[in-house]
Formats: sequence, C-alpha cells, structure tokens
Amino acid sequence: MLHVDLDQFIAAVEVLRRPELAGRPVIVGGRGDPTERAVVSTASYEARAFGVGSGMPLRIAARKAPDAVILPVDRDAYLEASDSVMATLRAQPGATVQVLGWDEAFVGIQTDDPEAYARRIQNAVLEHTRLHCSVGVGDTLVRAKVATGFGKPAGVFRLTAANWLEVMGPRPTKDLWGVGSKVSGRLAKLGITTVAELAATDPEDLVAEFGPKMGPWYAQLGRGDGQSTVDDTPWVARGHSRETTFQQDLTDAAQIDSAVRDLTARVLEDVSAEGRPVVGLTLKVRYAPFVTKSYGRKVSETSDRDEVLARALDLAAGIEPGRPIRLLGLRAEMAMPEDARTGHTPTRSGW
DNA sequence: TCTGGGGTCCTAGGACCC
DNA sequence: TCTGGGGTCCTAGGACCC
Repeated sequence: MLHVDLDQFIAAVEVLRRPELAGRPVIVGGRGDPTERAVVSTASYEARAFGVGSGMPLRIAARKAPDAVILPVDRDAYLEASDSVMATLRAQPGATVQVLGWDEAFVGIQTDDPEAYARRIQNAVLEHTRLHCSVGVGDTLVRAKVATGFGKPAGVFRLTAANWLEVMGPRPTKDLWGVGSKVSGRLAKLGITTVAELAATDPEDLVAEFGPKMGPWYAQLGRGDGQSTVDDTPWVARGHSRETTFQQDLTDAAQIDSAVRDLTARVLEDVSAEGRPVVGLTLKVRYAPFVTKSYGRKVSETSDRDEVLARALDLAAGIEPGRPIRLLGLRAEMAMPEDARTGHTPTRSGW
C-alpha cells in the first residue's frame, strides 16, 4: 500500500493564493499575531531553516525568523484543499483510500510497480491542486507511513520487511509512529533505545511497564509489523470538543460561566450537525500555569441544548474558586450509530 | 522556549455487585 | 469481625497524532 502526505500542506495552500510569498519563510498559526498565546501550525521549508517547527510558541517562532510572514489559521481553506486532494486520490484506478487527516491518507492498490503508481498519484495531485506530496510504499500501514518521511519532499520511498531493520534499526525508538518522548524515555530505562532493540524485545517483557495492549503493540511497532490492508470504512467521530486559551488568565466566576456557555454552544454546532445524541461530557480546565484537570460524567442520552448546557454548568461547579484559569475545553461524547456499533471501525490498536 | 486546538485510545483505581 | 476473588462500569489522567 501507499501512504500519501502533502508537503508543508498548510503553508503551501497559503502560498498558492499569495504567490508573492513563494520562496519566503511563511509561518501559519493562531490568529497570525505573534504577541498572542498561540503556536505554529505549519512552517514553510524556508521558515524551518531558521529552526521554526510546528507546535512551537508563535512568539518564539517570530523571534527565530524575524523576517517571516505570519498568517492566521484558515481552516475552511485547508479543508477545501484537502477535499480536492482526497477526491483526486479516490479517482485513481483501483484505489482504496483511508483518510488520516487533512493532509495524508493511505491508498490501497494492486500493482506490480508501486513506485510508478506513486509517481502517477503525485502528478495527478499536482495537476488538480497544484500541491506537492511525498509517497511512502510499504507492506504494512506502519512501514508505508514511516517510509514517507524518507521521501520528503516530493519523493517516493519504499520500506518493507526486507529493508525495515536496515533502514530503521539504528534509529531511536522515538522515530516510530506512535512512540513519543515519554514512551521512548520509559523504553530507554528498560535498556531499549533503538528500533532494532525494540524489535528484538519479547512483547511479554513490555507488559509490566506498558500494560497488556500497549506493551505488545510497541514491540510490534519496532518490527514494523501490523495491519496490511487499507480500510476505507467511513470514519465515525466519537465526539466533538472545543477549547479556548485565554489571553489573560480567568478568575472571575461570571467570566467562567460565560466561557462555558460559549463553549457549549460551539460544541453543539458540531454535534447537532451530526444529529446524534450526547451521552457524555468532559470539562477540561488548565489552571495556570500548566496543571490540567478534567471533570467528566456520562449523561443520559439527550439532544436538548438546554439539557446539555445545564450538565456542562454542573461540571463547571467543580472548578476551584479563585484559582486562575488559562484554558477551558468542553468535549461531548456522542452515541454511536447502530451500524458503527456493530460494524468495525479502524482503531489505533489495530495497527 | 513555554507551550493551540481537534481528535483517538489506553490504563489505573474506585465503586459496586455477586 | 474481618474479609476472597472476579467481574463490570465509571472517572480521571496520560500519551500520542496531525
């Protein structure tokens, strides 16, 4: 199968509608104001040369790349571009498309020459959207996904059981898709620092540290093994959430109350668009500077706005009075539709 | 350096039941 | 009076991804 990933997607979309920005460092994040609390969504390759990367506070990014153009996030524009990329992929002969995000997808195909097929896809995407993408070829989802990184930018790379250990073996475990800094640190404490070492570990030996599912899963990840078919079953969202970081920390009860009402209304926009009842609510509170607490509970199935608001305000009653709040978030969990409940939906553990 | 916003999934521990 | 063992459900928290 193939994994297709658009190059510097968000920045590329912005440059398309502002051709004068081509070749310049471009940073997209927040409302485009580096004095606000916000982070970088995407930086163009020119901006990355200054050490700017996604997730970095916008303020820091602006300091590193003083001449960069900083633009606000425009979700609708990226969604539209994404839709036409995915439509292009689905139009390829024999392609099964599993969308992973705005800018990436797995493509299942039967072909004797996957590299040629990958080039076809790159050309088709470029022709229809004027966007460049990189393609990974693999015999499992994990290998295809990881392969893409070696193809960037605008290239094609193949990873299979035959070359996985040769290419990935010496690399740190953090280079794996699904291993972050915490897990790589815990693995290091067990004496496992490279992908080769992880691949050679008995899955059962990881159960004590990571639990019955994640332990064996990490061992499998080290080998690059896992699911080898692309599943295009339409995704069914489990829930929707909204959150806001306040530019000034909140302490006033009336402000908190109004923020919760606002979040509820925004969450309900997404929820009611799906027409599925709410079955659970979680209020996330970040007390300054960075202590996150959540207050959640199941609720009896409801689609009534006032009912949901009342339950959200119930949760907000648990907020510690007087403690400065930096962020509030509200997540609504929705009832799963009958067919999705009985049918299969792709899960991370399946990979 | 000081940390967005939208998601998913897993685990631990307490409550409760038999 | 002090207390097993297994199971399920729920909540809180954590980790990761884009």
